[in-house]
Parts: sequence; C-alpha cells; structure tokens
Amino acid sequence: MRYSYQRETIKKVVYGTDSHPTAEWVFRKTKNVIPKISLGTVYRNLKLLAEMGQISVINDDNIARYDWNTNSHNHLKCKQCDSLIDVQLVNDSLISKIKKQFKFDVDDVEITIIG
Amino acid sequence: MRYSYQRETIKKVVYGTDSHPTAEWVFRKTKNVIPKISLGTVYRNLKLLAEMGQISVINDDNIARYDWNTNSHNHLKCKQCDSLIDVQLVNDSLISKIKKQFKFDVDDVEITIIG
DNA sequence: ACATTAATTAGGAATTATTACTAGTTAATA
DNA sequence: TATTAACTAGTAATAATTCCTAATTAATGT
Repeated sequence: MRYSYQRETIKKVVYGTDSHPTAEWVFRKTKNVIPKISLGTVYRNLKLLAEMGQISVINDDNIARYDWNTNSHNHLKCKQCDSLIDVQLVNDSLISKIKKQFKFDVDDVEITIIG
Repeated sequence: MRYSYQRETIKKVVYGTDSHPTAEWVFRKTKNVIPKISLGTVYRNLKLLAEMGQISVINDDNIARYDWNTNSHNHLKCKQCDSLIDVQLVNDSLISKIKKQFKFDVDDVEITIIG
C-alpha cells in the first residue's frame, strides 16, 4: 500500500466528524482540500480504509455511511432528523450469550435503535 | 386500497419463503405465476405491503430484503453463505433499558449478528 | 539525482437497485 | 353496464456505486 495524499486527506475528513458521513459528503469536504479529486477516488479509498480496518461502514437505509470509530458500538437512528448518534450499550453479555446459544462464529453484532 | 391480483400474488410469494428475498427474487418467482408482471409493480407493491405493515423490510448491505415476519426479531447474517437466518433474542429488557437510558421514543431495535 | 515500475488518480462510462412517468387496463360502485 | 379512480406494463430516469483507461506519482534501485 503506497502513500497517497488523497487517501490521507479522505481519512482525515472521516476522522474529523462524528456525523457518520456518506461518500458524497466526504467527497464534498475533501474537494475543499483537493479540488480536482474525483468521486471514484473517494469511493475506492473509503473501501480500502474499511478493508484495512481504519474506518467502519454502516449501512443505513440502502446508503453507505462511514465511521472513524471502529470499536464495537451501536447507533440511535432518529427518524425525524435522519441522523445517527453513537451509543455504547453494554452488550458483552449479549454477545457471549449468542455465542453459546448458536454454533456461530460471531464477528460483530450490529444494533441500531430506531425512533 | 383496491384488490390487485398482482399484489396478492407478490404477498403470497413473500409469505412462502423464509429466505428474506430481494425484490429481484420476488419478481422472478412472481413471474412464474404472472409472466407479464413488471419489476416496477413488484417494487411498488412490496413498498405498499411494507407500509401496510403486512411485510417488513430489512436492509442488508445496501440491498433491500423483505420478510413476512413483522414481529420484532433479529437476524444472523452468515458471511460465508450470505444468508440471513431468523433468531429471537430476548431483548425486552434491552429495549426498556434503552428507553430509560435515553429520552428516545424507540420504535424498533435492529440487531444483526454477523459471522 | 534519474530511470523504472507498479500503485494510484481523474474523468467518464457502466452497472445495480430503485423510483417515476404514462397510456392503457381493471376492480369497485352505482 | 357505465363510470371512475386505482392499478399495471413498459420504459425512462435517478441514485449510489463500481469499473475502465490513459496519465500521474510514490517508492525503489542505480
């Protein structure tokens, strides 16, 4: 993986917000720094960053959102303002319960509270 | 809401599987019964059925899946076979906890276990 | 420093999932 | 049976994302 100014800038943009931005939003913000950046580059690097585990992907109603917080955490989704808010539910016991209950190798538990 | 043979058939198709099918899958199955049905009709009626609360929508990795089971339940997502399996986790206590913890009018709690 | 090279980019085309539009069809009602 | 508003098929349009390609650039060896 070679260094890329574009990728570093995209990473900083994602790390600079708690708003769980979409690719489009990241693209617009990154354009303020690198006006000639293309949308394809943003998508490609968001995917790469996710694969490297440096950011995580949330898929919210058929549109991908990105999050610098790669620790296991959960989201509140507000129907009124259409925003996602980070929350930490104590779910270690839940996870261990699931692992016992099913013969299933659990990688992640996604919990989104909608209201 | 007027009766429609197309809508009834689509509903039966969704009710006839536990596979959480996509719109495309429902379209193909419904075509076996109504060969001239169009994809737009399938999408429109899936949306209508969901609005009427007769089916529910799961959004899995940026593609909508449909489920006849409208009761609150959870999913196991298998990374290997890319399927969704229904599970019922006892999460009433979790929900009531969230309701107390946050001043948030909880409509639904989506839990997907990935592995 | 300079050449080599393989990763990366910009820009645009292509793809996929979904919604919108429209003229014709059909279920409900009188 | 005529009326009418809801519904459909077929297709065009849109939105999110991925793919393609020639040009650019970071890393490496000389």
